[in-house]
Amino acid sequence: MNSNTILEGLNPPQREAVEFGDGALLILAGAGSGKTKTLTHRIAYLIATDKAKPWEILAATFTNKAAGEMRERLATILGQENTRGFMPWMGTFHSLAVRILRQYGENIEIPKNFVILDDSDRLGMVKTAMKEIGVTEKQYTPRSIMSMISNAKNDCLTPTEYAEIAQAPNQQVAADIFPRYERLRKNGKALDFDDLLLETVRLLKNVKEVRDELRAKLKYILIDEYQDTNKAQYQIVKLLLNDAKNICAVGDDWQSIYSWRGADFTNILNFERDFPGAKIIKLEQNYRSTEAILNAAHNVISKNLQRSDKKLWTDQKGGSPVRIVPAMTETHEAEILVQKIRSEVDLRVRKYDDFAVLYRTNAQSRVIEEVFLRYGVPYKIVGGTRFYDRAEIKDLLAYLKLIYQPFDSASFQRIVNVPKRGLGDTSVAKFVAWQNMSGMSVVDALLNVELCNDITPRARESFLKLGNDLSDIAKLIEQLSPDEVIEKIVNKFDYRDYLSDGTPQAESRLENVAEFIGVAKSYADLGLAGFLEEVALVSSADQSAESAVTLMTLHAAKGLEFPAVFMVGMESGIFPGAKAEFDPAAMEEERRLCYVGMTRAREDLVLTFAQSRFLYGARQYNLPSPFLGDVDENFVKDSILQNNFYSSSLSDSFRQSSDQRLDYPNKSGNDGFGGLATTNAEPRFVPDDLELEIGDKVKHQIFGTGTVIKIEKSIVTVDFGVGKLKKLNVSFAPLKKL
DNA sequence: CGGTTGCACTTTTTT
DNA sequence: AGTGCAACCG
Repeated sequence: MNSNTILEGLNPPQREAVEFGDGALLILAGAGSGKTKTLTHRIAYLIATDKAKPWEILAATFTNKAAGEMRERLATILGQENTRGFMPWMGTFHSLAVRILRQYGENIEIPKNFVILDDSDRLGMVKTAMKEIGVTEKQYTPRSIMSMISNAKNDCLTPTEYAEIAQAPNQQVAADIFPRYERLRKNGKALDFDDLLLETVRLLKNVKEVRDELRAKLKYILIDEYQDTNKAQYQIVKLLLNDAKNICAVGDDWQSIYSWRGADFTNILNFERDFPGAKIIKLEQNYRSTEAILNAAHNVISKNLQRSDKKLWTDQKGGSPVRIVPAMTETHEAEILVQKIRSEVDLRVRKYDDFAVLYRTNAQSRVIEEVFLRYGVPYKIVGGTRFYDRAEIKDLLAYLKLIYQPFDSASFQRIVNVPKRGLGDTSVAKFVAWQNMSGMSVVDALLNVELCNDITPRARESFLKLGNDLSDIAKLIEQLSPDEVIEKIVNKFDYRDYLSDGTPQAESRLENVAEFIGVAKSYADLGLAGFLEEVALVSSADQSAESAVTLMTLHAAKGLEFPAVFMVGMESGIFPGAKAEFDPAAMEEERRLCYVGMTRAREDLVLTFAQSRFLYGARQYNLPSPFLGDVDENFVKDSILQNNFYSSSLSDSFRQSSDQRLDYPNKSGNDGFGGLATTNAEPRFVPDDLELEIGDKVKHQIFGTGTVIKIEKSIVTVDFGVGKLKKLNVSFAPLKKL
């Protein structure tokens, strides 16, 4: 590949960044300014000009998805096979850390086959530790303690160091729990997400040979989303850099939205201090959004005081104005989306996958899903209750982890009585205490349970059987692929029988198990260790091929773009969240989040809010988000609404908005918000009096023709062929009997 | 020991 | 609304 070809199609600052030679380089890249492109081309350029071999380059990204995307683009540019061996080292800091620790961790007493704790494992350990010192969950929520411990770890503090600086009462409690949590974790030969980074720092700091080996190997280090790196990540970078200091960081402080997780965007503002003589290049031309969208987004972010100064500009003058649309209720809000999406899809102006719906919290997705399902709008959810969070998958994973790492007590406690084997809290507590004293692994302790007094003969028998079953499978893991191991587990423990409990959910659980085995199969080449790592670190890779609207949180949307974007729930207390109300720094972060959301849109941006919303079991009346008022009314369609935003009393606000509701759809005419918008929470489709039976052929507007395979009251399950099962409500779904 | 019932609380955001 | 947890009973 010719290095000049790599420079084609880059604007002057992008090109400068790509061609920049050795030393420290900071690229301040505004939203949509071709950040990934620049980074990828720079890597390609380094390779093409022979500055470095692929394996001498390390690129840290924020998500695995971003790494995958870069890998793909790089392969295209270089015209090489997208094979693992050829590619530079690309991945999240966490996955890079896992790799380093698996290879070199034994130098600092980290077992090669450590397991990675997920959130609920961590929470469980915090709860156990809280019980030990007699702190109730009423006094302090386990979650808040966990986040304090997590923050301490992200600041690279040991339990002792944290105890020294702990001031407030809650910090002192956390300081008391911290070492206990650590003990539990270490007993299980486990690392949590924060440890992955922290232990990597410790390894690189303390083991000179490893540090030197990696420094000699890695000639160029590139970091994406630099504004979202935390202290530990920053230290890893510093420790990996050799004397040439070939670091290239890309970031945008305006898009820093992870400070709650320890990210520190001031590192971007301090780059010059950290790397004296660093070159700074700004990318300010936006290639993504129209001028109207960019201006509106700029209005919002401008209210922040803590930010670098830059001005994004675009060639795409004009564009359709940003819309601010009021809704009566959360259901009505979703129906507005349906109306707009449907009409544009029907007119072939857009496809379903041109749309994204962004919300502040995952809980908001449910109503939207319900309404989309009702009206037959196909959608896919990114994130949310993830596949790997489902109970049946977590059970199987726990078995898998325990077999892989026989010390993994957290996993053991999850599955010890799943399926039921007559082992209750009392017996398990006794066993765990004894196992801890004995120093044996969980599995060894199970096999030697007869040495443990104080356990009833019946329970003892049960423990022994479990131990035998587990070690039977453990003997096979060398020869079997991950999916075969799971299959063995499922069979040995009659797990399918356990799931078939006669409840309506049983079927989907069994499907999930099948899917899990399928996923494992696709990772067969990674082996069990690789598979477990993938599962622990990868967010749900939802790759449904069919065209569908994307639903996700604002956080999950970072780095993505869509022709049309809806931001829903633009209400005070939702977005910005209630917790930001009296916290200026948090408010600035919410504002950045709003900016991130708005700048995902290429052509159309619609902001919606509801007069009332059902939340936490009660109907709430929220004021429109202050961010809506920040948008200059010149950039907004129907800006007349703005005058009503800050009505003094809630009832006032409600009444005025009711008037708007009557007014609005007509005024909008046929621009996509008519019709449905006048309906309230009630669905409009009149049930067709479909008399369906199992086996009937039906036709659905979106999904096509299918066969009814199950009927529960008004919910029918229809098989639309090749495994496309859909649950539909006959009362609402546009179904026709054939 | 295990299942059931009733109560309380939840909500940021994610590797 | 749904879930998770504690207390109670069979």
